[in-house]
Amino acid sequence: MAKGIQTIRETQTSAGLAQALDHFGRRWALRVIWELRSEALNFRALRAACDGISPAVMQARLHQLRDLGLIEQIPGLGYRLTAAGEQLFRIMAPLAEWAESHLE
Amino acid sequence: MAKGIQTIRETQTSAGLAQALDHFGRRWALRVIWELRSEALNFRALRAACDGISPAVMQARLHQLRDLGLIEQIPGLGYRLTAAGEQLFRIMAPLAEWAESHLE
DNA sequence: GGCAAGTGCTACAAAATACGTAGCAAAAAT
DNA sequence: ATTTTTGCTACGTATTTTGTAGCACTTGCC
Repeated sequence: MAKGIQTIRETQTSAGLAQALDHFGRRWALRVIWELRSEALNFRALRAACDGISPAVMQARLHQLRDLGLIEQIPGLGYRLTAAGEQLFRIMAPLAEWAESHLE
Repeated sequence: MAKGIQTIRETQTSAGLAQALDHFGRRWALRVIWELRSEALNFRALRAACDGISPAVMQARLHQLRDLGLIEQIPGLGYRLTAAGEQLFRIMAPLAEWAESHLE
């Protein structure tokens, strides 16, 4: 049997990370976090910021992100990042810079 | 009209970032990058690493990531990260740490 | 009060995407 | 030469996303 590539991974990806990457690997998930970066937005404003994403999908993403504890809904205000959400944003900020320089 | 929330965003998300977030917001895209973090993997090994993702989807992701210049295919070796891909990985590594600590 | 506008959110059919399995042609290993 | 392994395609099914319409509720205003 060939060596090197085909051998079983010693360090396999943890379930937690796989789960996280699965959540973030859904459409608009990262974008929603990004759009809430500087200010709270209500449902319709958030939808507009995300290129008019379907309200059903927005609703689904908001639920998931809320379950993850990344965003919270403030009755008179709209949606905004929690402390954990802001921390995540700070982490993905360099990713934005990367995108700016590597994609036209 | 209410003020603050509903006003039009001063700084709107750039097209490049929107594009990048759209690419990464596809299933398995980030995961594939992650699995190639330390070593090259061939098609089948990469598929196995990604929980047995469908070959059609894997093929699609590989094409897209190759078009983005993040991975490259080496004939006898398999797929591996390009310099840009490794740079992206270095950026998303903290995100992995974050996921480990914030999700069970 | 009453009316208009804005709100979060749901419904639903159509399109796109992902899944799961089977299998093929070419290369590699034996 | 035969077996194994490889990258990859095909295809029917399930899931997700899209796009549009609209409902029930609150908010601002006269």
